[in-house]
Amino acid sequence: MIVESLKDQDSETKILEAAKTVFTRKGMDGATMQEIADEAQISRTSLHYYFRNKEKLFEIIFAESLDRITPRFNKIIEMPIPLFEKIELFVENYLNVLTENPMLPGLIVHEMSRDPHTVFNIINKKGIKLDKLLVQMELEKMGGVLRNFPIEHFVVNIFSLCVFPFLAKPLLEEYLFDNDENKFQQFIEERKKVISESIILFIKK
Amino acid sequence: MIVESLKDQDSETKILEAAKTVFTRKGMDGATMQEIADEAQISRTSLHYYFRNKEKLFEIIFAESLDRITPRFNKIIEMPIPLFEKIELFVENYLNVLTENPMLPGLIVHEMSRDPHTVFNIINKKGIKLDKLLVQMELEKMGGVLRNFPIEHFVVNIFSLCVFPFLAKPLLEEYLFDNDENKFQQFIEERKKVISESIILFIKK
DNA sequence: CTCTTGTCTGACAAAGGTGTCAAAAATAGA
DNA sequence: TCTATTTTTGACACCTTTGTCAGACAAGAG
Repeated sequence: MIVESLKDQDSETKILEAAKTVFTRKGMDGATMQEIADEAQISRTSLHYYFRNKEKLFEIIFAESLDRITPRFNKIIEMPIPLFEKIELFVENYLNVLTENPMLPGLIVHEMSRDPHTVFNIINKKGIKLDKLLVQMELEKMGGVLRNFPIEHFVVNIFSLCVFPFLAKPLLEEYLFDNDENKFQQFIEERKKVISESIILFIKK
Repeated sequence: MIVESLKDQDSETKILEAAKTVFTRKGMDGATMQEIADEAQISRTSLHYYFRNKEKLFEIIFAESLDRITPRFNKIIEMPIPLFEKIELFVENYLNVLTENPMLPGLIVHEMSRDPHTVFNIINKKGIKLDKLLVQMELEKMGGVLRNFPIEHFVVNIFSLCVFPFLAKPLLEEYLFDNDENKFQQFIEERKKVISESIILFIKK
């Protein structure tokens, strides 16, 4: 109790890592507590000792994953820099986060079709604040830097171009990159410029 | 036996429709045979009579869904028309297909993370033939109509922009469209122009 | 050493899902 | 009508998974 024993910490984080691995690999339905326990190298009963049941565990993993993404973006959005720079920064950061968590989009998409409400709840608490970005865009439209494009499409385009490759990753690796993980990574690296470029072309006058 | 009785047809197609509904709603893992049987308004045992087991049923649904998509595209790709027109036609058709099968992308993405091999097999049999499109693009690059852009990114961009909104549909409806299905549909309609425009901007000289 | 506290486990019961079978029900053909 | 075939079903056995519980085990405090 005094030491808040190391093994505690160890087991708990081991479990969280294992759970993240298994959930992203199999989804909430496909994953079993046994598999998570094996991955964490503890008994299934221990798993239940730390996390009462599968749903709770899943929610924790899911919320934690989102937490890792959004704060960075809100920072970028609030920076006092020109929109085009902001877009470049945003895209680069987003692709970096996704590279570190390549399975996350799939997890979100799947969970969203299984139970959208959970996802909304978490996003409401932790989501990206687009409002400020939109205000800036309206201003720059007035200022004559931007053409009068539809903002919803702008937002959807950015997310589409960034996220989709990770959702289709196995497909791309099979059909475009000879199953070479490095080529995929190279592709994402190139993409940082490609996306900014494409988006800026789309909105500038 | 002679008539290949109507009820046969009925039950079988009822099952296929029900299975498609349930699989797209719950994924292969989340779906149960009972749920499919209920949806088709027959007993679970009858379900097994028509389709030996869940895997078989799923594979059929999955292959059939892909079949509905790809032939159209191969036709468009082979049409003897300029690339820009081809892109517009492709995008419009793709968004139409997706509107008719809005859950399909989610199903494919999920199944791909569960078992990529199945997906590859089906795509190999029924997939889109991009080769001819790529040849045409090289030609038009030579011809000076197109700038020297990276073709992989072009392909990924088109698919990203078309498919992603359907993957994120619940999210978009919640946060952009006040949960109004019509607004989403309106958005997709606008998108036909937006995507072609954005893509053409990206590749033309 | 003994007690307490926190960690872990094996064994169990309960629930849910799958697939099979024999037999009932429906249908077509004679 | 009677028979043969197809379709449908209820009942069953089996397996997997979940979640609980009592008790074992380790470690620090007295």
